[in-house]
Amino acid sequence: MKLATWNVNSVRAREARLLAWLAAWQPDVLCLQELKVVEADFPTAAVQALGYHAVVYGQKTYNGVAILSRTPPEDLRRGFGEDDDDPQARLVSARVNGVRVLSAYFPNGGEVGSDKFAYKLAWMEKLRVLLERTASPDEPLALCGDVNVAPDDRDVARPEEWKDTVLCHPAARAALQRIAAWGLDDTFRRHHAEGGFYSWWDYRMLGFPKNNGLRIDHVLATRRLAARSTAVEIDRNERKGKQPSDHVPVVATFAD
DNA sequence: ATGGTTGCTTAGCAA
Repeated sequence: MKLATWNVNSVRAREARLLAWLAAWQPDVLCLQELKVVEADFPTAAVQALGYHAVVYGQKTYNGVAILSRTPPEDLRRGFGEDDDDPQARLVSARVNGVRVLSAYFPNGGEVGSDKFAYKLAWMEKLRVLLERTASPDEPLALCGDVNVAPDDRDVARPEEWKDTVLCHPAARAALQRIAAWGLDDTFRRHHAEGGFYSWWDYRMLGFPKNNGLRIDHVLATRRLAARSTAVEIDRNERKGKQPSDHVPVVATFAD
């Protein structure tokens, strides 16, 4: 199974790239983030024409997440469930091919110390509790998405420049470690011990031309599922050319 | 080599 995640930064602006990428890579599952559209404006017919089902949890202007899959998704869940008080559409999940797949758009956090940063940390704790309450680390589960955290300095091209930002702050890293401690492995790290691989480059300040990137998009998998991963790639080429997203797809392949 | 934000909404925010 080929399982991918991609923050497209507006599915409306990225529709042509999305369709071309699907046709080229043909993943079994693609988790999307930052749709910036309500479900009615998602290009459902276009992805269906390429053979994909779509589970969409949309929102106007900001946020919005989806899961595309070749086989029918089951047990769809939008947001955090019954007592969800999160006004932002950042989490959707479905069972695909027997795997519980979550597409998550973690809050960015704005500035360290801001209300947005507090929301980010609280959101991450809420996700950890959701996993604890609704899933088991012994089942096949993949938490995919824009996590907005670079796990360690290998994931940052210029650690000194980024160390005090919301993407690298010790509190954000610790919150991600607590989620992982529930029972998730960073599948990319299983296959690449070295640094220098990034999934996001700021549009500003020549981020991509200078390769001033961070690895903040991840496929985290429960351990038995992670052990089945045979390769994890970051499609850096997707950042090139006209009108790229600021993020590129991460593609994990699992043995059957 | 790449490009000096981008997208949504329409002045300012979010990333």
